[in-house]
Order: sequence, then C-alpha cells, then structure tokens
Amino acid sequence: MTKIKASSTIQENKLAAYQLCPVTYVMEKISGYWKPIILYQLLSGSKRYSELKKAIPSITEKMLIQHLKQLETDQLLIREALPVVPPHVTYTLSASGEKLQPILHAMAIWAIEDSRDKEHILFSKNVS
Amino acid sequence: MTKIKASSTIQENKLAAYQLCPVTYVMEKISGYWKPIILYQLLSGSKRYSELKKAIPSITEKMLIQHLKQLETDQLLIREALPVVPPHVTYTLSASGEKLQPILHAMAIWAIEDSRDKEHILFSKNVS
DNA sequence: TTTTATACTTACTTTTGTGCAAGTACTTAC
DNA sequence: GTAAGTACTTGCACAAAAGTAAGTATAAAA
Repeated sequence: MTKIKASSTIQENKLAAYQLCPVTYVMEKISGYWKPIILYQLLSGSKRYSELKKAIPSITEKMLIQHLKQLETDQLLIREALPVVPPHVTYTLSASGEKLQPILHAMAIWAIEDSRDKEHILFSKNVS
Repeated sequence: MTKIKASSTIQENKLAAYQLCPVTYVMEKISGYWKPIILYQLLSGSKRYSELKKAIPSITEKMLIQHLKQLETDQLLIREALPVVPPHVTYTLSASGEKLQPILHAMAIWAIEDSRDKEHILFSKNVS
C-alpha cells in the first residue's frame, strides 16, 4: 500500500477537514478511482477476490488489493479468509458499507439526469 | 489550470468509467479536496469570490479559482461578473448544483453516524 | 518435477493534485 | 502619482494516486 507522510500540509488539511466537514469524511472513504465501483460490485453480495477481478477487468491487481485493504481498514467491508490452499478469500460489505447504498443510488440518479440534460454537449464534443 | 494529458491510461480509464458508471460521473464532479466545501458554502446562497475566500480561510487562491472554474465548466454553478472596477463577481449554484443538496446531506448524516460508531477507535488512536 | 490455482507483494515510473509565492489588470480615491 | 481594492494568473516544487511489470507462497494435481 502507498505510504503516507504524516506531516505534510496536505495531511494536516485532511485531518482538519475530516474533523470539521462530514462530507469530506465520506469523500475520504469513497474516493479513489475504483472504490465506488468495488462497492457497487459488493452491493449485490459477497464476492471472492478473483470474482471482483473478473467483474472489473480493467483494474490492476495492485489497485484492487490496495482499495480492498483501505476499505477494510475503514470498516466498510469485511474480509474472510479460509485457511486452505489455494487461498479462498471473500469480501462482504459491513453494516456501514451497506448504509452507503442510498447515497450511491442517489448519486447514480443525479448522474443519469444530469448527463441526459447535457447530452447535446457530450454529443457536440464527440463530433468536433 | 493544471493541464491534463489526453492519452494516459488514467484518462482512458476515467473516460470509460465516466460513461459506464454513473457514480463515477458524480465523483468526477465533486472530487477535489475543496469542492464539497465550496458547494456547501454556496448552498446557503450566492457568494462573491472574496466572500468565499473569507469563508474558507485555509484554501489558497489558486485552488479556489481552479475549482470554481471547474465547477462552472461542469455547470454546477453560474458565474456572474459585473463590468465594474474593482471587479464584482458572484457565484451561484445552478439547478444541477442545487440538486446535489440531498446527496451532500445524506453523506453528512452517514459521516456523523459512522464517526459516532467509531469514536472509541479514534479515541484509542489519540491515546496511543 | 513441473504446472496450476489463488491471493497477494514489491519496486519503479508516470500522471495528477495541491501548496507556495509572486505578479497582473484596471479604475477610483487620496 | 501612488495606494487601495477585487478577481484573478503563473511558475515551480513536492506529495499523492495510479499504472506497469515482475515476483512470492502453498499444496495438490498432472
């Protein structure tokens, strides 16, 4: 996992924002390019590591595991490993993680409406 | 504003995700460390550039203007400049921008509940 | 003895985000 | 003619996020 320096200006800002702004608190937990996609995959039920990899083909293993570890640390999901060889690991949303569902859903609705309203813009972009 | 290379792997992934995953579409528009904070400030009504600066003291002018431009480009807010000297510019949420309110609100609620549930963890971290 | 399967690790490079510090433009007031 | 006020703009440095490519561990199956 990428190490983080503890005492940069950015980290101080983050710590402050984390405590002062609840929205920033959430953004911390769900931002990272693949996190929402991973969460979405898990909304439909537990998945093994390899199933996630198959479901999200363009993610690299490094990013997948890194985000899974982070989500686990943030207690949004639960990792369960069976002591067998080859390994068998499943990831499941925690209660907190599941409570994100209405938020992710609202975001999706907003996105669909917003991009519908701006279809002509996207279209003209593609044409130009 | 920071220039972006058009043909990096990252940009290709973003484009794909942008079209395929509505949640990512939203994340694109509200991520950036200060964006949610700026949006929050504007939820209570139009503000001048200088008022935003005063309301968010720790943001640098570069970041403030950069995010304001991006939000304007994404049509989440509307910029109105009076042709006077010294300049007088106001920023107002667009209809799309205002529709983010329930989402931001839901995020805040989640954050408060989640951090309440995990108070003991934060506490033990501070002590160690 | 080599291969297969699964779940990771590690080192390194590229790309993007943020902060810092300084400068610009333009007009009215002093 | 110098200062004040407002809204930017620019260049540089560094931190963080993401990508690339390769390697590790283990035991059972071939």
